[in-house]
Amino acid sequence: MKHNLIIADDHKMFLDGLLSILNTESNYSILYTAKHGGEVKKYININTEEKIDLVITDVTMPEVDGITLNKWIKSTNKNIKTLVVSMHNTPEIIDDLIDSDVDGYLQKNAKKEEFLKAIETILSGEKYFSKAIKDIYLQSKFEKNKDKDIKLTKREVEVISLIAEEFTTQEIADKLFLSKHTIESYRKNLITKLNVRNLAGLTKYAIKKGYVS
Amino acid sequence: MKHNLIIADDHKMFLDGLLSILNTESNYSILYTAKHGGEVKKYININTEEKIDLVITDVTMPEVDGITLNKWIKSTNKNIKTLVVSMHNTPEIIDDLIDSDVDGYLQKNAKKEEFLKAIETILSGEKYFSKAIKDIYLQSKFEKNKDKDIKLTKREVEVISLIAEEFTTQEIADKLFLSKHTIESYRKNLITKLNVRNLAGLTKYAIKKGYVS
DNA sequence: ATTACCATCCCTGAAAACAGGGTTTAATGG
DNA sequence: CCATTAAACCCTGTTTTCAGGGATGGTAAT
Repeated sequence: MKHNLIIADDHKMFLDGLLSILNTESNYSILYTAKHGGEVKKYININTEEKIDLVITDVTMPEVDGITLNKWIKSTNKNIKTLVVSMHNTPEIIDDLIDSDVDGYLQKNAKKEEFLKAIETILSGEKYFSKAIKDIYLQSKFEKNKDKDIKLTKREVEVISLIAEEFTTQEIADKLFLSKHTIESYRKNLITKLNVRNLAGLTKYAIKKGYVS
Repeated sequence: MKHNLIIADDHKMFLDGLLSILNTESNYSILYTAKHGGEVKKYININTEEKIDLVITDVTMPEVDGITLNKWIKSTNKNIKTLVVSMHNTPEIIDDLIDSDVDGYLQKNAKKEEFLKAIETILSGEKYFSKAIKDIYLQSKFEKNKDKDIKLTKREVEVISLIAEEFTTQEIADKLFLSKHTIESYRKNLITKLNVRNLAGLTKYAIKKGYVS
């Protein structure tokens, strides 16, 4: 029994590579290839003849990206499986996709064998995530858990950012129209909250969180 | 006049994508495709019949990588052009390749058109680097120039590392068997030398230089 | 309505950072 | 070899940070 696939990617080269892999397998037929998510939506809407089994899609595409496309598919046609393939894999993207019930996620530099394995696994009803993706995901979850109960208020973020940008207490007080005592309190609270010893620790935290470059 | 190409990449999919692009162009013939640099070297050594015009290669490959391959080609067969295609582009790799006289460098997510343009440009005798690659390269050069005459002594590195690791002056003095006044002098000198305002600036510098995590 | 949290402000005393000097020794370049 | 420079070291006095309290009003959730 042949499975019907749709592929969406704005890079001709990747598309061709994928097609050549899939064409060596006789049990897949490619119904449609699209350059962005909008084309896929249109195709799915128009198509009433064929049963669509799987949509393979890139993340970054013009007009309608892969994340949006996945959300749309999962909210309108729950029986269509989705496999997302991407070059840049941030924990945020992975998180977002898992939340919107994607069926699989692979890196674009995956080998032929892994592609076929992922597709088979997904079509059999299971999820498939490559090891690298799982690692990125778990790593970020783990990091978040480590300091998950540390939440800084808007003001605190403001102050720690300015501290890390090398402003003195007095300068920060002037900037924010507060007394220098207030800023000192914030610094003190931040040092306690973040479990660091001094300004160096605060600076490192601020950098890690991206509050400063 | 047809040009003879060799392509090296351990990812079947990328290889297929590239082949499909090049096959639509009638003026290129693919002499050989390899899974790593070693195969290319062997082929070039054995081949005496055909003139090889261009080797397109990935950077990360098993056994012999693209950087090594490029160096070998440029030192043994100067008339063969090289185009490097990679996913991960660090300034170091780009630097290294430019030093060993690579003819072009593209990111793997480049579009079909850019691939063809790069190949044409290189075969016509010019170099081709994609905008993104040029940006990465220039950016790193610029950053290096900004603080190229700032050289820290071994002792200074030692001290700034410990400062950034949140040790107090007294603790650092104890660790290094010095008076705390000495450490204060170092801090002072470092602040002047590195053109920063305080401990936060020192910490940022230390992180940028990788003296601490 | 009460709890909880946030933002703001203030004080004191000790510790650390900082500014602005200094000396001695080692190395480097005419 | 001598002059210059840089590294490594130390001191004093002032300013800032830090630890440890405490206080007030506002707002959001229960």
